Formats: sequence, structure tokens, C-alpha cells
Amino acid sequence: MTVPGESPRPSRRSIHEEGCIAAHALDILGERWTFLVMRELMFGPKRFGLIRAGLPGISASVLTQRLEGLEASGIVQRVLLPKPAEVQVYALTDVGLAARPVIEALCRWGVVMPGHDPTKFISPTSLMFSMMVMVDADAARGLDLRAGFDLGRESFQGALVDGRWEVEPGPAEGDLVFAGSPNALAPVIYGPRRLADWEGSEAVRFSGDPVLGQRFIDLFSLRRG
Amino acid sequence: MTVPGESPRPSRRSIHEEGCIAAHALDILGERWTFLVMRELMFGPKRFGLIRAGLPGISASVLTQRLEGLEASGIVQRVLLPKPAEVQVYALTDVGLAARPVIEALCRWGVVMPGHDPTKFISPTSLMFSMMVMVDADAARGLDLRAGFDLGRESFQGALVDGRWEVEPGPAEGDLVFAGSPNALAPVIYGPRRLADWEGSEAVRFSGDPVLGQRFIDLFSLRRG
DNA sequence: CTGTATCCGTGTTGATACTG
DNA sequence: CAGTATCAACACGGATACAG
Repeated sequence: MTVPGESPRPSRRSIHEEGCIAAHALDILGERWTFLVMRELMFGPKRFGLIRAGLPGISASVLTQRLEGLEASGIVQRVLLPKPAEVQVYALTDVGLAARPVIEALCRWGVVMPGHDPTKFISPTSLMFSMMVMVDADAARGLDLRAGFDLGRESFQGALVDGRWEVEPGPAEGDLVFAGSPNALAPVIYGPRRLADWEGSEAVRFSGDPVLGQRFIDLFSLRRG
Repeated sequence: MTVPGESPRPSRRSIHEEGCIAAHALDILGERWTFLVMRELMFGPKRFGLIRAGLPGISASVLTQRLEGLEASGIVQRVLLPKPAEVQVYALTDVGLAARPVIEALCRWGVVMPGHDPTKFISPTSLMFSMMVMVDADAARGLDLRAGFDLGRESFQGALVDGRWEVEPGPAEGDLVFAGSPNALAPVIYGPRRLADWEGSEAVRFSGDPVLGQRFIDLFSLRRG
């Protein structure tokens, strides 16, 4: 599908006919869904269905296409899980993992751009990712805790270490535990309402020390970079 | 599945129906040309024709559309130059300028992605930008010089300060001066041939101390991040 | 559950031509 | 030079139906 020589029509791949390396990267970002698929895999390999769950609206055929394209570009690789599972998952290669700073930069820029609508669907991965980017490092230094997040099909746990907030998939355990859908939890975490105000909410469950919990969510704000 | 404000057709704007802030930024990057237009303006305001010169292949109508869209998004603003000139230029707003880390991250990721074709068109802005990103900070520390670049319709000068390589538009002056098209200069700067080998080349002109010149271009490599 | 194959509507692009 | 207007071609996305 890639003709060696000329490209008479700018048809499919390589939308931007440029030698610029940033433009080269844009060929990936520019294609609908593609970068979102990468985002879904940033915390670790996933199965087809779980990727799809994080990308509502994508059709199976398009997801297949994207996965194929990413594999051809050396960004994603299929992995056959060992042992008893023996199911196939999709994993980011080193090249794919290297795109992490791009997502982070995108997040930071996204917050200063007007027009962001937080009522739209938020995937578990995207919520966890945004928290890593938005944490107030100065305020976080000195605080030391672990928190778990039960987001439905996916759960994570994170630790505050030296001002950074690091997250990985895993059981929702820790000093604090939040449970609920990403869309329900996002306004809890990013405020401006207080944690106590969510008491009794059906969509959100919290367990742990309320004072510590409040200190924790105060670290995250969409105002700061 | 989503929210009250359902959008029956995913029509034009807001391609990615997500609350994810990175996805929000992707709406800009995803649209063909849009981000490239921003790149062209990163070093300062430009006129319509000069932007177009940096984006070969874009049609006037599409450039107009993109400029309008960017203006509507608060990323670009039209500025009427004062005094005798009194021509209109396009400038990045603060929001637009804030996207600079995104381009930098894109550049860094672009180099590790396979498939980059440096024979394709390189715009003056993109060459200057890539140099800022690719400079080897460790090696650059301790070296102190200014270099000018005459790229045809556009010229720049840069200074090595404390390991950073900072560039701004301006006359091509300095301890070293390089002249030629970006496509001709890119292989000179990024190697692997030595500067001396370009002696007598028609497409490239160099003036300054050859030894210093070589030390300078050794700071730039597509291998390093 | 994990995809694959096909089909049609439509949005977008790039050419061309034109205006101030 | 700086855009605007029109338009046909086409590639892409989403839906649906189907297969391992």
C-alpha cells in the first residue's frame, strides 16, 4: 500500500507532505481515533473490547483499521498472553510509549484552550492520565499517600511520591478509595465542590479519611498547568 | 450513551466526542493543515502569502478556512500592522503560543518514529524549530556563539546560551552564517557529512570559522532526543 | 467475544476562476 | 497580493450484517 516513489495524490497515508518531523508525527495524530487508541494503551496492554469501551462511538471496523495501522507503523504490537489466558492483547511498543510526553503536552494545552466540555464521555484512562498531568507538584510535596480508583471495568491505584502522582492499573486500594464512573468522579476531583458535598451521592463512593481526602483532591485543578 | 446534548451527526467541529482534555486539543491537531499553520506563526506574525509559502500544497481557500477557524478558537488573531505598512498579519494569541510544548513534544516523538522522509519539503520555520528541539544541551553548554540563517524569503539568527539554542527571526548575521534552502541546509546541519564536504556546494553557502562551524553542527543530530 | 466485509452518505480537499 | 466562490472527486466514517 505504500508506493515507494512518488505520490501523485496525497491520498491516504502521509497526509502532510512535509519533511518536518513534527508533521510526520501529525500523520498519526491527525487520523481520527488513532491517538485516542494509543492513549487507551498507555497504562498497559488491553484487549479489543476494553479499548473499544474507552472509545465510545468507534466502530469495530474502524478500531481494527487503526490497530492495523498502528501495528504497521511500529507503534502497537499484538501480544498473545501466556499461560491459561492465551488471549490476544494490544500493547504499545517503545515507540508508542515514547509518545507519552505528547499526550501530556496535549493535556496541558487542552486546559488553556477554551471550549472544553467535561460533560462528555471521559474514559477511565483519560481521567487517570489527566490527574498525573494536573497535579500541583508544589502542594503535593510533603503529602504521602496511596489512593485507589474503582472506575467500573477498570481500576487503578496511585501513589504520591515526591510531588508526583503516579498511577498504574491495579485493584482499587489505598488510604483513600474512590469509586464511580469517570464522568461522576471528574467533578469530585477537579472541584469546585467539596468532597463532603458528595456525601450520599449515589454515583460516587468514597472511603478513607475525609480530611485527607479533601487535601488530596485539592491537589488537582484544571486551572493550573 | 452520552449526555443530554446529543449530537446526531458528529459533523464538523469537535471530531472527538470526548470530555478528555487531550482529545479536545486533538480537534485542532486532527484537522489537516491547522497545526502546521500554527507552527508557521510560532516565531512571530506573518502575512497570508508567507504562511502559504511555508505550506506548499495548501490552497488559498483552505488557508483562509483554517485561519478563520483558528481565529474563532481564539488561537490566532488578525493584526493590522501600524504606521506606514498598514498590512494585515496573523499572529498567535497567548493560547496559540501555549501550544509550543506540543510542537516540541511532537518533534521529539517524530524522530523516534520510523518513516521520516527528509527529502520532502522543509519550511524555514520547521527547520529552525527542529534545531531548537534537537540541540544537544550537554554538549552545547560551554559553547557560546551566534549564528545567522538565510533561508530565502525568511532569515533568522540564533544564540547558544547556557546549553539552549534560541532562535528568532532577523537578519542572517553572527559568528557563523549559513545560507541556502531549508532542504539544502538540513543535511548539512544534521549530518552525517562534514561541513568541509559541502565546500563548493552551490545550494549551500557558509561563512565563518570552519572549525567552529563544525563544532556547531555537531550539536545537532536526529539521533538524540 | 473478536474481529471482518461491504456499502452508502457526506464532509473535505484541491483546482480553477474570479474580485478588490 | 489577499483573499472569495464554486465545484467535482474522493476518501473516510459509521452502520449493518456476518464469521471464527
